[in-house]
Amino acid sequence: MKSRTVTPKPRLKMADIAKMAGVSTSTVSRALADNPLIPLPLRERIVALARAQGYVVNQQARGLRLQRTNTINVVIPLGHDKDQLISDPFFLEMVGRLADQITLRGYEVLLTKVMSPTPGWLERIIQSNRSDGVLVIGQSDQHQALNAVADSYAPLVVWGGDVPDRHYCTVGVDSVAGARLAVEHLLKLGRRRIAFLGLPEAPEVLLRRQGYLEALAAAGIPAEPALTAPAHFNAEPELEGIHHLLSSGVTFDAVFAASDVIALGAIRAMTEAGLRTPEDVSVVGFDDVTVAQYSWPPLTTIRQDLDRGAREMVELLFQRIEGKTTTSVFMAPELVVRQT
Amino acid sequence: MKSRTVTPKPRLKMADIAKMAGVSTSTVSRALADNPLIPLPLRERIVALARAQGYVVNQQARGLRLQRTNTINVVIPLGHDKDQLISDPFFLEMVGRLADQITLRGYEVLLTKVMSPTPGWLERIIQSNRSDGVLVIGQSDQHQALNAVADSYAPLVVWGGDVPDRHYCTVGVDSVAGARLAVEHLLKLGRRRIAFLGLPEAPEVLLRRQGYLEALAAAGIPAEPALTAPAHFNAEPELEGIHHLLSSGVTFDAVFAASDVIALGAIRAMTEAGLRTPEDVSVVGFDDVTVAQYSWPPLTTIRQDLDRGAREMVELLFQRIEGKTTTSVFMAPELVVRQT
DNA sequence: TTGAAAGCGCTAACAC
DNA sequence: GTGTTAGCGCTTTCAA
Repeated sequence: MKSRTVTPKPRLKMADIAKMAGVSTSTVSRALADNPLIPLPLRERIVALARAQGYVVNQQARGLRLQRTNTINVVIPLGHDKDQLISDPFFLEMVGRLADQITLRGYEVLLTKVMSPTPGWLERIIQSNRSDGVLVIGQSDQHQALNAVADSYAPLVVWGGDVPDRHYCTVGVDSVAGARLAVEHLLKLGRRRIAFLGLPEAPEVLLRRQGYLEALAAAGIPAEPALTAPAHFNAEPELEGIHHLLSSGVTFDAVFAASDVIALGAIRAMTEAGLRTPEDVSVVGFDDVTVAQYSWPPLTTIRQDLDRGAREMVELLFQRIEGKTTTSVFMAPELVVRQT
Repeated sequence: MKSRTVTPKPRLKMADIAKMAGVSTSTVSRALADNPLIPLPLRERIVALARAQGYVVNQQARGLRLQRTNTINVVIPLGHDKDQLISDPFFLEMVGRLADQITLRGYEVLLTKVMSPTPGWLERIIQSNRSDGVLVIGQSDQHQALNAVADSYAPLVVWGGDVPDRHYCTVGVDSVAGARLAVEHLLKLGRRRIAFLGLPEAPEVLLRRQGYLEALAAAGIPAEPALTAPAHFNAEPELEGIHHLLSSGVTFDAVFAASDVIALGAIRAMTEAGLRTPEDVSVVGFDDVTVAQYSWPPLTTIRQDLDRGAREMVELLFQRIEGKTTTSVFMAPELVVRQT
């Protein structure tokens, strides 16, 4: 369909409404802000007029004057995994929940994807004055960058792991404990040669690997370096990890993957290679993304409570915006046993 | 961890940089904009100084002056389905792809969820001056609202169906054709009693039902009202559609669902009721969401090319921002035969 | 080549 | 109660 010609409406400004109402802009401004200084009848008349005319306060001007934006910036740094799209299910589910929570509080959501973090990327986001607070989803490999701003910028909350020497407020799941849960489950199943799949550039992955090693040590099983293979967070072309493992000739009877997406990719690759899950190889993922429960076989995984996580992040952020001191939150992970 | 006390950095303004450089703000402004009026050495000196000081132009002030925001507003109206979260996979995947495309063009993404559209919701979004253009994902039941602004506001593109009397520029998939594809596939499978699942308040669903009826008519099969059951877009508690069908005693040997999420929910409900897919009941969904290929059995569905859809939407939007006239795009749907 | 000054649209301190 | 006015931080016209 050819779109018809558009005749733009002139943008009304407060002065226009003031003129129509026969008052000054201050009065309109106060009336629209429900300021009791303006007598109720007049206030109502002005509000009605503004409504009728379709007038809405210019947020840009208002923001400049008030030095606030009514906006929260949700940032996804993709440093560790250059071509990972926002399309990754974990990030997307997190974004959705954060957006729900932020909207609930009457704030707007600014969504920023940082493709290849260049030095100062976070400072630039903060200094650009586009938001009243920043929520970062995942530390990626940007721990230093986060620390760098944490001491001078309060309204910042990060989703991630409890890495040492962390100056910023964090919400996350205890990755080490989660990984131990996963590996202990595999050990209980009688598995002994357990592979770890994950690219250890993101701190979360490192922590999960640490939990993996701890669980093995606790069971008296020596860790075998050949059983750890790198895997990017996204599944499709980056199945090098599992392929590498498969072609290396190393034998293994279980896989603990640093994320569900990696786990799902691994299952697919193994199936193609003639290995059955869970008969030949047991698999445990991490995240409990929506796909995990619909996949076949339904994926056994470590659940991160994203609903609660999003609520906590937003709650902490608003506390910090108000100048309060906050305490980081690490939630207990939960093993969800399904069929892999 | 207790977060340490934060000592906020004073926010630098352009005047500060100007003072340090010993020039006026005009010069700094021009230098940072790479204006050739400023001799290169001076320009470089100022840019370097700004970098070193971590100065970034205040976008709020810049926007007010320039009357632009460098931001695209991605809007999700949830009129037809009050409690549908942004968490719905289809919306989320669309948001991710749109964000990717918008970011690629150097614009910011403002994400707005409209919970219960009140009259004038879209006008308010537009008039608030927070973005240079609006992308609406799905018509929901807001066709009239979209039409209402389309004649006076150009930079608007909607993802949705080709409904009659549509004034706004749209990108979408030919829902009628897609539905026909789905039903023809089921007919080819020998199915004759095909149920339709979907809440016909959104135009897309209506179109899909229309295609369903057309395909049945073409095959000389009378449509049976009892075989159409309402279903919300989200799966979990809203399985009334399939449950209603199951408890009504109507017999059916196939289901065409208006979305993958509905299809997945239906399969689950039927499995619980002792009906096997695809042995007893064949199922075809719509969307080809990521879960569809991981689910078990892998879902046969009508594919919407979201990657291309997102690219088209953003491309058309930027053309409209530049004042060009655009033509709506409806892509050919594709039947993806998997195992249901 | 550079700077002074106006103004984007709004809010609020201050004056009446 | 209401209006006048200053100013948020920036860009750009105009003048030098």
